[in-house]
Amino acid sequence: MPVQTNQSLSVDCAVFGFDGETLKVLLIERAAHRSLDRLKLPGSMILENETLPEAAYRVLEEATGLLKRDLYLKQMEIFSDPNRVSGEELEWINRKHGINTVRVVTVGFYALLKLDRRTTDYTTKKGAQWVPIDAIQRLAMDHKEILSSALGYLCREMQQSPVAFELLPKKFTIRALQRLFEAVLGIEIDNRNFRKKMLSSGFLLATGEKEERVAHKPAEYYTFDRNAYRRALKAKLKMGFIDNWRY
Amino acid sequence: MPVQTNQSLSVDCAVFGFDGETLKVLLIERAAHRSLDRLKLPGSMILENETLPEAAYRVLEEATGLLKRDLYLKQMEIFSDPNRVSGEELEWINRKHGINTVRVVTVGFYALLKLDRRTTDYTTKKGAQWVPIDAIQRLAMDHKEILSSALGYLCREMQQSPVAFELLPKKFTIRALQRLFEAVLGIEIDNRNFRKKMLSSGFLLATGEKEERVAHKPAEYYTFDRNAYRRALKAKLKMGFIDNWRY
DNA sequence: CCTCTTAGCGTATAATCTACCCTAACAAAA
DNA sequence: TTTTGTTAGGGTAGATTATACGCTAAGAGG
Repeated sequence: MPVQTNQSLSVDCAVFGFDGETLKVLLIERAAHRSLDRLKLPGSMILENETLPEAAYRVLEEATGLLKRDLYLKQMEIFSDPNRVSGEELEWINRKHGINTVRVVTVGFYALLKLDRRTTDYTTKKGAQWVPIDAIQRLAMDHKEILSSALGYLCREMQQSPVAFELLPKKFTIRALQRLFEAVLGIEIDNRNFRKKMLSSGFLLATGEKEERVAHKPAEYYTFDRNAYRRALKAKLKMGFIDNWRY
Repeated sequence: MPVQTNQSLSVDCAVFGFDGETLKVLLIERAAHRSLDRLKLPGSMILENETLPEAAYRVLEEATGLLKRDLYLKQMEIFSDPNRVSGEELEWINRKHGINTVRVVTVGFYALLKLDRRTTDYTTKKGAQWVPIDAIQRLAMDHKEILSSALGYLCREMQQSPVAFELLPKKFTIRALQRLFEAVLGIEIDNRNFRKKMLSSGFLLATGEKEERVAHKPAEYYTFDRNAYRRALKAKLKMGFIDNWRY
């Protein structure tokens, strides 16, 4: 079997957003082409002189209008099945780009962003849509598989590092944070213990501002203290695979 | 900037082994070529009709004689800098494979295996060598960077999942396990608490066999109970980023 | 038989988790 | 104005777990 040099590399991004209630994913609509599925993840072929993360950021800026600094982007795994894109799908790609590739290997990324009015307006203007994670049926090519993989990554990351804050506005209530955990992990959490744990972490800064016009005791807004987190990271390693570990 | 289709994909593997004292990495010696560094990680171009993991397993079998079932292999990150291989290095690759590629993107893998007599004999016969992690100076291309990345992955994995057992013989003493943690993480651990923690995890099975001809009280040999671990995994999720979590 | 070394049991204390108690503060309904 | 529904957020008892460290056991070698 000869070495392969006539292949293409692409990036595909699973972009997550949280609206306070449900986790949503950004999907792109492509022009109908025979029997091919219309919804797909945002993605692109890699260009000359471009690294993979650069390609992913380019795709994301195109789809959301957001720049690197407003996005949390992480490489996950590679999908390299020689037949992951073939037949009509391969045709579609070759026609779209005016190339003649025989194989497309793609690198999956997942991205987190703060869903706000400006971003949703931008994406809908672009013909993209924010779809609740549970409402997603079929996607183009193997994008459903890529999305599943990304969801798994997100779950694991949320339990290991403070990526939750990438999905929340700068200022958020502890309840919003809790709702996010409950939505992503699919569990119920006791609000009093959740509060205690989050506050005791030392990564939340009280802003002094409170909710207004809510039909209950107004909650205080907090921000994530990124510096405190970084400092704490340096100070400890953890052994997680059998519960807790200190040394 | 046009879409790129004349590039190559390769895999490079950081293979770790533990001899009871130090962590070692498998390095390949390549024929001298001008000023290029001689030592490199085992790797290969991807072939037609081959997925990336398949390519990595092929490389590993070639280098160690071990089959898939005796290896722990995991994809880590991708190195896609357009100039990561250029000049003399690119020349070397094109000549070696009889191709004419302009860019090589590589996928880093890391592998763990049980270092025994048979494996070390095989690798040395192949012109490869097991080098202590601290003794590694310069490597070909960006392989030093790939190796550093792999080491980071290993450290994190060891704290999150029981990959340590992939580096130990089937039967091992608790002391050996402790030495491995100490070597990889670079810390000192109290042996009594370490023992308690490991045993209380329920993943260690006593074999009844003991050390012989050692100049101290002989230790019992244990095995890793993979099934118990899998069962436990299903039963719990964890929230690790602020210490411990239950819900 | 003394020494050196590691195995492995046990225990006290500190820290943390969990499951709840409670009241406070607001809007909207009555 | 009072009642009702809702979430905020302080607190505490009891279980669980981590940590530090004392101690004896069991071998080899001098």
